[in-house]
Amino acid sequence: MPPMPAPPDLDPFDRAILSILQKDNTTPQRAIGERVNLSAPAVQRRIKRMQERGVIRANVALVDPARVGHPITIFVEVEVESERAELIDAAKRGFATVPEVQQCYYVTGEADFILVVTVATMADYEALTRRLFFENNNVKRFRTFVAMDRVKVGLEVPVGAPHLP
Amino acid sequence: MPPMPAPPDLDPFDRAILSILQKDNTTPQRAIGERVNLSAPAVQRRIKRMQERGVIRANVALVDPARVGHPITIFVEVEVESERAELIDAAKRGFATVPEVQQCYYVTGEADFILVVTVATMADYEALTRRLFFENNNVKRFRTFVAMDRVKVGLEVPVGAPHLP
DNA sequence: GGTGAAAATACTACCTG
DNA sequence: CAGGTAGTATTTTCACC
Repeated sequence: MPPMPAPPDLDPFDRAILSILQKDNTTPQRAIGERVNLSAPAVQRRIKRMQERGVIRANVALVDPARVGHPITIFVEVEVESERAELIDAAKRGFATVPEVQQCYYVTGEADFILVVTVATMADYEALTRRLFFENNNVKRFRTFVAMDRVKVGLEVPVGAPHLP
Repeated sequence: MPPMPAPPDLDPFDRAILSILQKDNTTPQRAIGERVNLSAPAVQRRIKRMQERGVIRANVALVDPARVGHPITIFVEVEVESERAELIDAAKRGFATVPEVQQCYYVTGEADFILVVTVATMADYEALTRRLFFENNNVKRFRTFVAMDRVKVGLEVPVGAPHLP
């Protein structure tokens, strides 16, 4: 089980900064400071703290898959034969190392894994399913959902207000 | 149908730059230049061009949902009653405006939509399903998959080599 | 957390192949 | 037309209050 650190308490300043950075992390600290009523160095210190605490996981450029030769996005629901720990772990490692697999989640429910895959052509996807599923004895069944429209691709996490369960 | 611009041809330099920026877009242009054997301004020009062409969609900070009070990630498969265009569009708008809905895709296959949702508690999810699905007459059925492990959350698109179908 | 100065970085011409 | 060079403008970062 991964360590689950107590959620660092973020005050309204932190949340405001996060919501800006999630949209555009090239926003100058001075500009952020003006919007949240803080000096640039104060903003800087808060950002550094959130990075150290793991609130901010990474700073990245988001690339449009369609414009780099991967126009097709596919969701795949995978069901396995056995849920034995070693087999599950092996499957996790297997999926995680495939570049075409953008996201992979281990889930409860009627499936065991959900993958998000991007490929250039359906032929590539077909080849991928061979490698990933047909050659894997532990895969019982998989279902394919081809994305026709990316209605919302935002990765922003709502930071509006803390939730007290 | 959204305009589908011809994929801008990216040379190996562009691809190398992209693969760096997808991991860390705070990397100084000088450092990028050293790694790809280009001067900093050359790198800068290429980045700007890729931004203008939409290859780079955005520059963002990735926030760990668990650390901002949304420890639960859920995939939802939604099936609708009618696929009439207005109803589908209404559903798209409805889903897209909900902050808890991180991602929403309109897909082919045994479901019509796939949503990725983050919430603080299962009670919040339950409340969300009420608002989103039970109050919507056009939703026939939905299936819930709760993420137990985020095996891979990377959003990097493979830019290794162009694919010629 | 604010203020100021210093360092690093990004940006803009301008020139070259 | 794309890249390199050099100078300028911003931005980040650090010491101090």
